[in-house]
Amino acid sequence: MADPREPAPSPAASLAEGIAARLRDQVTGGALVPGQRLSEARLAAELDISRNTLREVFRLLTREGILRHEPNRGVFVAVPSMASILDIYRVRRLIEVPALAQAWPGHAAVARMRAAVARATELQRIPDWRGVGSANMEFHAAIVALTDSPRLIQFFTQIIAELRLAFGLLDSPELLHRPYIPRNAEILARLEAGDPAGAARLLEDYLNQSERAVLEAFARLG
Amino acid sequence: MADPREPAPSPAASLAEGIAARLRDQVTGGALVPGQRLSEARLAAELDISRNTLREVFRLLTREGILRHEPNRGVFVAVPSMASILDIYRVRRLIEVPALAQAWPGHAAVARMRAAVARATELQRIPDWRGVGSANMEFHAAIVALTDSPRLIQFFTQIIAELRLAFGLLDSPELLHRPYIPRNAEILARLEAGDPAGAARLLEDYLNQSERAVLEAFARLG
DNA sequence: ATGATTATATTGTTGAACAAAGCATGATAA
DNA sequence: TTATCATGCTTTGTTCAACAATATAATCAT
Repeated sequence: MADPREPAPSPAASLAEGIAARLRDQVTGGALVPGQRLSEARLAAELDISRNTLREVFRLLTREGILRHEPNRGVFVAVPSMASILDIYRVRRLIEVPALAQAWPGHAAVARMRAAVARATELQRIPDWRGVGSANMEFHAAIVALTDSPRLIQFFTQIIAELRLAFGLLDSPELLHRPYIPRNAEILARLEAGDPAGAARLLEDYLNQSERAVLEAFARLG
Repeated sequence: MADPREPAPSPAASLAEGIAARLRDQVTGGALVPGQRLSEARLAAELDISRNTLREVFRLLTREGILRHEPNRGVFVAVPSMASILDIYRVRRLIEVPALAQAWPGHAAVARMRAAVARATELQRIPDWRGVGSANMEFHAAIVALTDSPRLIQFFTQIIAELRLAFGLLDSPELLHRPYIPRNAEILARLEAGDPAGAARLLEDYLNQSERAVLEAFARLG
């Protein structure tokens, strides 16, 4: 029997990847503050792994963009900047819009989109806004999955992780996530109605508005 | 004085990154055959580094897509497949064409494009077709640099590394690289003439034809 | 020859050790 | 007092040796 305290949602092929997943959640969940330094010795002891293994974890998360590595100084939780948010939304527009425009409404990923909308709607009632945010992200990851392009899918996964890091920094999660549930539902409906081009137009609006909201929330932080 | 046999072109912030650069060249240069297994112990001894450091190198190159890691089995030089080539060209179209279309002809990266064309033209006279290939890739990396998007630039760097791996697998490098020197020159001229849209159209043709040529060469291998 | 079982080699992970780089402290000189 | 430099401490970078876990190869029975 597995220890119920550690659900181990992913089989975690290697120990390093398992720890990486845990750390990733801690970062996107806000347990680790952006800019914070992660001491090798301390964290290794805390996680009960060796320094060498932790170093591998660091390499993984650094490549994902949620940690930053400064030679001979250590690793830090990445600090999202206005520039990075602009860049992220630019990449999102570039990838998501064509992905949706070329989509075949019968694609398997459409089911993922549907499930994501349903989950967001549920979590809204609790309410669990951070969860809603995750579900919304899953919706957009599914859009990229419509392309069947392994490289785009992997790249977008990183982008999403970075964006979640930025979200974690901001307050007012309700304002950031709630308005987009019906929008995602609309996009999905339009796609299922056999109008990918129309869905893509809606998506573009979505991204523009979301970007503006995020930047405003970011500006409020000073 | 540095050992002239090891030019160490990049300062190599860390030892691992330096070794990674060397290994990367060996792979894209064809010294290491796709599918070949890289033994940790043997390679570590050969490169005169520890197994742990070599492991870090492996992680770096695996993330770049030129090595493949199978748990508990080892790492192998990635084997380009027809599917991966299709995917790579799809990504190239998605990123490069809009990048060029939105370009400002006075951007600093235009100089890089110019330099790449010049270098390819020179190397053509030697002739050094592998070098011509590298220069052509540099041309397209410069196109992506027109976007000023750090994420796109980094992503595209990986894509290029993978494509070079595929090129290394194929024979007839002249056929694969020579026809594209004048095409790149044309694209550059059109951009400098203040017609980014026209340049983008040329680029799209370029990518379609290049993809076809690569796939044909790949099919000839069986 | 085929399938199961035992060796053997390789990877996964650890802990300790030392070198090298950065950081803090305090002494010295202007 | 302030600035500069020397010193020591802390942390990262890298190596080494060892053992556990897993896959590959070899052996043996049928």
